[in-house]
Order: sequence, then structure tokens, then C-alpha cells
Amino acid sequence: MSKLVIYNTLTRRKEVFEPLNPPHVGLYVCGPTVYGDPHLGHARPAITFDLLFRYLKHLGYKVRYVRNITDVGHLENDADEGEDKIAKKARLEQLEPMEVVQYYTERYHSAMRLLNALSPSIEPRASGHIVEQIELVKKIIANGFAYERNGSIYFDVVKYNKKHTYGILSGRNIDDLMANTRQLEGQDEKQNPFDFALWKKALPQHIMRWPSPWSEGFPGWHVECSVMSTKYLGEPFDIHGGGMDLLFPHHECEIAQSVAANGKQAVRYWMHNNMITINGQKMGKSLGNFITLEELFTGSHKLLDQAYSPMAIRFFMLQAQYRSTLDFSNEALQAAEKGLARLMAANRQLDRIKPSTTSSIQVNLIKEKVYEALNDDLNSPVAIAVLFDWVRQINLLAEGKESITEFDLHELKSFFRTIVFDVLGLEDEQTSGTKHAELTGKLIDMLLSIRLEAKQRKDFATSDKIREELARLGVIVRDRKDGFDWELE
RNA sequence: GGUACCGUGGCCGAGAGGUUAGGCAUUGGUCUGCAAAACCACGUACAGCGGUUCGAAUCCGCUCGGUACCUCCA
Repeated sequence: MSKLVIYNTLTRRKEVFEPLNPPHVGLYVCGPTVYGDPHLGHARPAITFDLLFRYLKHLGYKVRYVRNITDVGHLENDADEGEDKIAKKARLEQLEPMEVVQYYTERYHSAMRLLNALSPSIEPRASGHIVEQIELVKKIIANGFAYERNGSIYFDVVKYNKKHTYGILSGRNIDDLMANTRQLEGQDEKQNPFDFALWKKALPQHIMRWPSPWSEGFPGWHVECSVMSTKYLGEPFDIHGGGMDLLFPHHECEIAQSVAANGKQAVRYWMHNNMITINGQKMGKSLGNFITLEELFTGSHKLLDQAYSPMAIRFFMLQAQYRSTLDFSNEALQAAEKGLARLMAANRQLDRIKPSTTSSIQVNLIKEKVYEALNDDLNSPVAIAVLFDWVRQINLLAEGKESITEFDLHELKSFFRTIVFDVLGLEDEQTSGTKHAELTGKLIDMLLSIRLEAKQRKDFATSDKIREELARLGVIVRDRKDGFDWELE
């Protein structure tokens, strides 16, 4: 069998994945800043790295998956007057910042659960690691790569670049950054515009603040990930993931911080999922195409023709490779919805296949091809294409037009289901959950209206039969003048 | 303007020098009391223009268009 190969953003190449301490794998993924409802942009990394998490486990690795909750917020912009996103939201809504954090964290969790994204092994919060963040800043200062201005600490990119290389992840070089950045006059405390904050002194309007040796304030943008990833995964650790939008400056700065503090990089493989567009356009609040997951699941957005189930969204995302941009449109989502239904129907057909004494198909091929696809940088679309080849085979088997031995049938069932449910993380919504419950009520109503028609024809044999059968299932039927009523026992 | 990347049939989306990706939609057929499902058949698509090559969607150059981040602007 081929080996798992993943695309490392750092080297811009596909590399064979070799964990540092097999069978253990450390995986860190940048999680949400919990100051707003989870939206489409949150779904892509969640599903991408959920697939990775599931596949690594399937391959037999013991994975520690760490995904942070950013509850300290990021500055609105790089300038001094920037305000913490969470603090701003809290001020506007007159809440404690941690109330905002709690509310949106729960919203995020429930959306992830609907998408069937497994919970991470550890979900650390930035606010719970202020002490460690201060320690990291101290270390960077001690090594001479940071300077203080009025109680704030900044990373000295120019000095760092003399000894190391800034920009290795994003492919930027500091001379270009210099050439393309006009020095802003005014109150900017930074020596250079591309220096970044490690610690910010809190202004009076900042309501989230912690004591530190330099000032009462809060940690800079990038410190939390450097701290929490290595605290729980060691240094170095295997995989750091996130969206491509975080590549620069966030991940670039994480690398600089690690090297400045410890003289070496903390991450062995960097993985970045690509972004989502809507009707070919980027998603943005100002563009009116900003869709939350709740709007997607209920269909309550003007761009949506209908509601799309969480599984339809998940399947749709898996039909594209994670490093490609993915375009959302009603047409594309409806196509995914139908494709998923076909896949699930085939799964149910598996139970109708009767074994024979010989096999006319080669079951081993499905394994080989699926593993080959997933090993190639998680090429889920190709893996799904292989599954669809087998959907046809399964349908032919169910119709008795192909034959399969009992042994092969067992292999096929078990492998098909392992990949579909355990690795791809899909669910058959038709046989589980809310849709099912909703349907039950409608079915009972339908049966009772057929019974009513029978009664009106004086076909009491049929009407009694329906009532008795329902009673046996625990449905109590009561006749009324204007029709019927029922309740569950 | 800088950096990275992308443009594939009606739609979504794999592939990456020579052989059918796949899904959805459309069309014809088989099956069927009707319908649905299923199965079978059908699509020479790779932004444009040059170049390299026996051969390019796949490599190189230019042009056009798009995306993300940075910058600029607010």
C-alpha cells in the first residue's frame, strides 16, 4: 500500500508523512474566534481537518487533535486604535466578554456536531493560557528579538531577519515588504510597519485585560497558537493546520516567534485548506453573501433556494480537494444532495445482496483505489469517485446481475461502510435524527386520514385494523367529531 | 502594486505529456399497471495566442479573467 503523502505549505511539495513519535501524531488546528455565529468559512477547515483526524486514526495512529478557541479576540486592525473583537461585541451588547465567548462557543459546537465533525482531543482557550503567553514573550525579549514601547511589546522583524529568515512560509521577503510599505507618520509605536505586537497595553476602553510585567493589557495576535500548540503537543510537533487566509501573517508570525524563542521551528508539516467562494465571489459581510451555517441548514438566506442539510454540506465539501477553492451555488449544492442520496441508497442496498458461490467482481480493487486516493494528500473527491464506481456494482449485485461470495460481501460491506461513515464522516440522514422524528408524525397523520376515508365508506374492517396496528406500536388513536387525534403511549 | 494560486464539457469538480475520472443535469433505451429507483448508451471539455515535443488540457512565454493574503484607500 502507498504511504500517506501530504502537501507541506512550508516546502511547497507533497511529502511522505512520517510522525515524529509513531504511533502518536500531534495535530494543531486554528479554531474560531468566538465573537459571531459560525459560518461557511468555519465549515471548511473543520471538515478538512476532521477528515485528516479520522483518516489518521483509521490508519492506526493515536492522534492528539488540539483546536483552540480564541476568546481573547484579535485586534480589529494593526493600528494602535484597534479594539479587541470580543471586547467590542461585549461593549455593544453590554455583556461580560466571557458571556459573549460562552454563547458563541456553544453555537460553534452545535454547528460542528451537526456537521459530524468530531470533537478535538483538547480545546484550549487563549484566556486560560495568559501566563504561558507572558512567559513566551519574556523569552523572546531575553533573546533580543522584541522591544518595549509604552507598556506594549513588539516583535522586531528586521532584527530577526538578520539572523533568521522572515517570510519562509508565505514566500514574502522583507525587502518587498519594506519597498511596498509606506512608513506611517503619527503615533505608531512600531519601529517598522510589519513588526507585530506580542503584548498590548490596554487602553481605558479595553475591558479584557490581564496584568503583566510590562502593563495591564492583553497578548498579541499570534502568541496564543505558539503557546497552546507546543504546550499540549511538545516541540516540535507534527502537523499545524488552518485556513489559507491565516498563512500570512498569522502562521508566519508563529514561526518567527518559535524560532526567536527556541532557535528552531515548532511545526513539521503545515497544511492549509483553501477558501470558499459563493457564486464565484468571495464571502464577505459587505458583499451581502455572508452565510451562517444556521442560515444554510434552514434555508433562511436570500441567496438560498432551499435548506441544505449538514450532510449535504459535508459531502459537497468532500467532493472537492481541500487545497482547491470551492464555489457554492444552489445548483452545485443540489447536485451534491442528490449524489449523497444515491450513495446512501446504495449503502442500504448492501443488505439486500444475496451471496453466491463465486464473485464476478474484485472487491480488493475498491480498497486499493480508495487508499491510493486518500493517501494522495487526502484526495477525497477521487475516493468518492471510486465509491461511486462501487455504487453501480452494489446496485447490480442487489439486482442479481453480478455475483459475490459471502466472504467478499462481508469485506465489501465492512470496507464501504468504514470509509463512508467512519473516515468520510457521513451519516444517513434518512434513517437518523430529526428528519426521522418529523416524518413519524406525518406518517401517523397520513395513516389516520386513510382510516377516516375507510370509515366514511363504512369499511370498518380496514379502519379497525389501522387503529389496532397503531395501538400495538404504541400510538393511541382517539376519534373526534371533526376527525381524529393521537398521542404516543 | 507585491506574494501565492487558479481558469476543465450545461453546473460542480478530479487528473497533469500519449489510455473513460466521478457526481448532478439533458437525451435515447431496458425494466415497470403508472411513477420512481436501478441498469445500459451518448458528451473528443480543458480561457486566448505563440513556443518546446513524434505527441500538450498537462511543460515554457505572453495576453485576458478570477481568488486569497499583504499594500493602498476608507
